[in-house]
Amino acid sequence: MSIADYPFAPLGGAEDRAMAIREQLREAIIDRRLAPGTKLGEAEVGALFDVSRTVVRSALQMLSFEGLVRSERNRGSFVANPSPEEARQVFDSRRLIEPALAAAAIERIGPADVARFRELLAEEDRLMGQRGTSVRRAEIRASGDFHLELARVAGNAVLARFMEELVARSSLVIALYGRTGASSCGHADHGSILGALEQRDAALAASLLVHHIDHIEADLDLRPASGLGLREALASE
Amino acid sequence: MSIADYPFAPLGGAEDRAMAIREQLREAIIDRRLAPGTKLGEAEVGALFDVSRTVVRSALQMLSFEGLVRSERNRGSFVANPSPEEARQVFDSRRLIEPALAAAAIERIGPADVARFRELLAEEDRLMGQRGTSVRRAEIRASGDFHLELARVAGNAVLARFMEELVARSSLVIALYGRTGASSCGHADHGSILGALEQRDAALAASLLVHHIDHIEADLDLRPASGLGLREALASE
DNA sequence: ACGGCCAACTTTGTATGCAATCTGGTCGAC
DNA sequence: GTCGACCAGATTGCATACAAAGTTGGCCGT
Repeated sequence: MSIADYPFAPLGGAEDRAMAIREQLREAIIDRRLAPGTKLGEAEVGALFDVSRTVVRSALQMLSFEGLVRSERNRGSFVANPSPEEARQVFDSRRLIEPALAAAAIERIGPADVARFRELLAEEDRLMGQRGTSVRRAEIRASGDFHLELARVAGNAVLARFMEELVARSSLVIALYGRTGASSCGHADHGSILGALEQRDAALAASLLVHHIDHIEADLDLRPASGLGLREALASE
Repeated sequence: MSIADYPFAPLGGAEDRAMAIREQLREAIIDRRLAPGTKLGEAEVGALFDVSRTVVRSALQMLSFEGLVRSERNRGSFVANPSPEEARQVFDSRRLIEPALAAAAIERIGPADVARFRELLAEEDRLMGQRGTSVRRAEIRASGDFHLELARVAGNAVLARFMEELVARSSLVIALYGRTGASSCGHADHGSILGALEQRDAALAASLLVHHIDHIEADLDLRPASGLGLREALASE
């Protein structure tokens, strides 16, 4: 897969171009349009978006900080290729943070928030009814959005930013190690989690969230990957 | 206070200059040599380190991602000026993450780790015996190092990176809102926390950590700051 | 005298050029 | 025939030049 396959919008108003490119690349990565290991050459990306390498470097640096891109000095940037160990750490972190977010969200959730959650669920439902790879991508993103909304409602901007990173990296991990396309298996979970939030049952919400994350992780094949160096080498081009 | 006051080392080997500058600025900020609100002009910083603005921009962008620097488009970068609300969120996040780190660390801690912890404690002791502002700075950093070591021992690189950010931002918050110089008040806490880790008592370690963080936060004056805009204006130059 | 406007200066945003480093291939020696 | 060194191409790292936005101070009009 080449980044040239990505049909990007013309960057309309483009307030901050580096940020816009970061967003585009980010979505491409978590939507799995850009495979892990894909090289992101500064010149190539710059040509695609019609900006100089300066701007591209800025965007790539941001993505590198988020863990979505791995940069090697004098070699270039590549879509990250998280190891099974990294994957475990990401999910461990989520199991730690998300129940706390739920507890905080329960203190603050209002009707408007519930409505937004329901919109997200409806979108997930709509996508689940369809078939096709692009639909599947949108579905994965919508699933992540549910967790991001949870972080937003919880009202802790610091944790929300962490969650943004964790959700993005989760998508990458699922792309790499997902056994089935069953990332959607957790959809029903989202509904029950929202229910727990509405009932202000923090313990239940926390329990459901942990199980939800367990489910997602259980669908992964995190075995050390036989020829690790080899596999990585093969995957990187 | 001007950044020109900072006596930086000549950047010896300088593998990655942007990273080196980031590190220098970072230490200057958490050591409170750079006051919150201080403007970090690209040209000025570049002249100090004898590099082009390109490199400085890269360093500032990293710091901006860490929350230590606030960048405004077409206006410049400033040492961050966290609001009381942000401060609370930082400490809330630490209260969430650190007990979990302690639990994980207990599973992995070994003699070498204990030795390292003891070194850090000894360093804190040594610094606490002295007087002077530069000593106080070193002491604050040493105190942070204890928590970073905890994150390292816990073995979760994702959470360790989060903690690095949280500790750094905590230093900034203490600089802004600290009532006494009593950030050291928690020193004894570190000793007992290490004791709990050695005894493999996760519940005790978690409890001690939470109280420790409570202590630090309790020493802050997080009232909304009377003339907010004015204060900010005064602090920014 | 006060308020708004304009112009010069300052600072940041972006593009481009050059040097350094790495990659891959080819040629030569053993 | 294989291994090693060297060379050409490509790519990144950094510096500089130019463009755009913002800020400051003074000037003019009311």
